[in-house]
Amino acid sequence: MPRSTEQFEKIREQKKKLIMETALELFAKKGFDATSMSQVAQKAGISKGLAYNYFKSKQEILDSIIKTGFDSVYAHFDQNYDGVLTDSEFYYFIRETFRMVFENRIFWKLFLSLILKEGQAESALEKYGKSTEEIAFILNRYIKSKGILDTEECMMLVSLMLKGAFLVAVTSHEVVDTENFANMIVNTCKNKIASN
Amino acid sequence: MPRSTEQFEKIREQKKKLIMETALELFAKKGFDATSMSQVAQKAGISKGLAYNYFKSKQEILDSIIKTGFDSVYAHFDQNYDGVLTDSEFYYFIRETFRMVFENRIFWKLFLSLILKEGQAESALEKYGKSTEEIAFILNRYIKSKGILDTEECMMLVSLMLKGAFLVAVTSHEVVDTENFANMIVNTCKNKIASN
Amino acid sequence: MPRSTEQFEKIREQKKKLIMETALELFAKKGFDATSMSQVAQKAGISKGLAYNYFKSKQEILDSIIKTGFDSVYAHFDQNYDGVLTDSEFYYFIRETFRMVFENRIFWKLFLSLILKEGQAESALEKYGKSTEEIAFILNRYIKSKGILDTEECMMLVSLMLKGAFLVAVTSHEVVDTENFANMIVNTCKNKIASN
Amino acid sequence: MPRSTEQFEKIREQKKKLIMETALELFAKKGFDATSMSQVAQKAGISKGLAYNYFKSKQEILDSIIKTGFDSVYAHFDQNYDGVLTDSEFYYFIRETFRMVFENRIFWKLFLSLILKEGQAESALEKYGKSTEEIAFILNRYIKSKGILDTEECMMLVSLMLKGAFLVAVTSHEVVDTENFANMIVNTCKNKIASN
DNA sequence: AATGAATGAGACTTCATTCAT
DNA sequence: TATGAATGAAGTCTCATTCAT
Repeated sequence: MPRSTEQFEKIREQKKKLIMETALELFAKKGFDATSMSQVAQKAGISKGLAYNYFKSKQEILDSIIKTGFDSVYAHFDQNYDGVLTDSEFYYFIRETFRMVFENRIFWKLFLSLILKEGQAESALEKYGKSTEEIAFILNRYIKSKGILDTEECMMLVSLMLKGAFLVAVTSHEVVDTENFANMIVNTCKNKIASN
Repeated sequence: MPRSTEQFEKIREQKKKLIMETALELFAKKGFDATSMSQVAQKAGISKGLAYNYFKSKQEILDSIIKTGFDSVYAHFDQNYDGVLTDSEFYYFIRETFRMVFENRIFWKLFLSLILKEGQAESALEKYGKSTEEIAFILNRYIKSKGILDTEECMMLVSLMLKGAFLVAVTSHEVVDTENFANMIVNTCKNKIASN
Repeated sequence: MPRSTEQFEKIREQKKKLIMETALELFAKKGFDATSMSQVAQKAGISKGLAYNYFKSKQEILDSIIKTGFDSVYAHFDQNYDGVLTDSEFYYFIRETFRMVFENRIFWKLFLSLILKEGQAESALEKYGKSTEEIAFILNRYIKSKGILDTEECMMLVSLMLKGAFLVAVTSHEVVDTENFANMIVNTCKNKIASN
Repeated sequence: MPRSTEQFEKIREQKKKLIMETALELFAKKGFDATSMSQVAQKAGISKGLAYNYFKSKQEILDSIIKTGFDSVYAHFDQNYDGVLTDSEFYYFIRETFRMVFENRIFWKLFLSLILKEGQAESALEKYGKSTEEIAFILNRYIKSKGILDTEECMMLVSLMLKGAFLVAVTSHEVVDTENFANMIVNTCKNKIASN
């Protein structure tokens, strides 16, 4: 009696997940090129051959990791931010964005290393661009709704801080106080509004 | 007529420089692990053997690149900022720091990719820490001399912006307007001072 | 209601046949070594495991194909050609031989590829030799009964033509006019007889 | 003091030749797919790595073998057969063609095994077609010049015999009497002429 | 009878490094 | 100083075969 289709499906999903998570960890730690499939297989406790049963190539594992990672990012943005943002909504958005990045810092670390490599993450880069634009869009709307005069400068200022925080997140080996970062950004906006 | 010792020495220096510059370009573009010695040698127009005549290993080329890169950074900081900074000195310092980073963005790109790799750039990381501290120190002194109350926050704010600008520098494929970034940082400080 | 033993037996036979036919097609098209068990199983619409339920190994599938193929060839020769051949019997024999080869060209294609490989088809080769001898024997008897003087040469001539036709059969991608080939052989014999 | 360019060139040529000859032997004996690069390297007395210093891939070795093989075939046909062929010229041509095939029977064996594999020797097949046409052309001209009435049949007859001889050449493990084959072909033509 | 997950040996290939010249 | 032939370890990937279900 063979296993049922669902049973096989379940096994496949679990194994794929295991492989991807193991690979993500190693890719992020040692770099994609410096990580061998043997290492991935060994750490995952499976044979090399099995990994290739689930993924066509090492590159495909990477692609799957990136895709899955961004799908969860998109899920985060899918919440409705269409209308005018109240202050608390904006603060919430900033905080949540930070939380999301810091919680998945391993993923973002890998992602950054790919961006630095030419020709590796073109499609990923594109997706990254979209996320960035999304954030910028929300930021822009909030700033305008607050009647801040120097929109351009305020945008760039906040945007730089966000990027700086991102860099700290993926770079730092220590625990990072996200609340603190988020508060600072929010405060900066408040000050801008006040000094208007 | 045999060349003099100095001439030989000069040739050696030039060749080493050629190899390091070529390697830097490739390492930064494709990543250290994804770049082969053959590629470096070919792009430099020399034989693989010769490269090993000048450097013991691929890793040593990388180390030399990092060392040389940081030496020039230190040279930049060696100027005397010991006393109290005037406004214009501070602005000059910020601008120069930006300029230095943006002019050597290839180096910094490589450097960032190494930082992301565990066990690759421990010594480099240490040096990087020193630079960061140096900047932080100067910043700190300036802020205090200006009598800004919330030193901590102001420090972190500026520091995040600097890191954000750094990330943009090594990430962006386009030309970046350094003046703009520098002005923004400086303005932010001014505002802080004003709102005191 | 459980199936009867005969029904099971019938299913087994059908599955074995399916596997062998699928394998024959792939082995002939891509070569034995370049065909994987996965490909065979997939094309046959069964699982890899099932194929191993019916055959001990990939090699055994090949052996079975060859054996079955030759069994049908022998069946062809089993008709009684013991006595003196009349002209029409001889012509019929030649035509039937051609038909048999051309109808099973896929099998013969595979077979030829095995002959070219050392150590692969020793036993098969032996069988092949037997078939060849069988044909030669019949040919010989006919030629002698016709009183052709240069038996040797006539034998070789017809034999070469047969082989040439065989090569065309397994090599050509187009449909081949067997009648034409057969007629030519027969005519050549006639001419030989006439020119005697 | 490095070796001169010519010295390197010579080494390269010799090694390439060694690898190609070793590979030809093994490919022909065991089949391309059943021959591993390790086997080639071992038999050639070099390391696997070196083989890849000279050829980009296993396939490229095969391609080079085929190209080189056909170049020598073309050289053979390059002799001028443009005008009307005398009898002795025709006989010479047939004999030489046979000799060429039998002398390079290992090559032709490999070549035949490739033809049997789909998608392997498309370009080679094309070249093969050209050679065949060349022979057919010369044959045709000779037959016509002799005033043989049934050109078509005569062509096909001789052509089948040539193919049969080819098959014997690549298939047989024993020494083959080329003279004999050639004479038979020539005689067949003579008979045709006589019976006109 | 039937499935496909799982293995492990071995295939092709790359590359840092050494070495004779 | 300079070359590139040569090596061998290691990497990516494939596949015949086994096995739990």
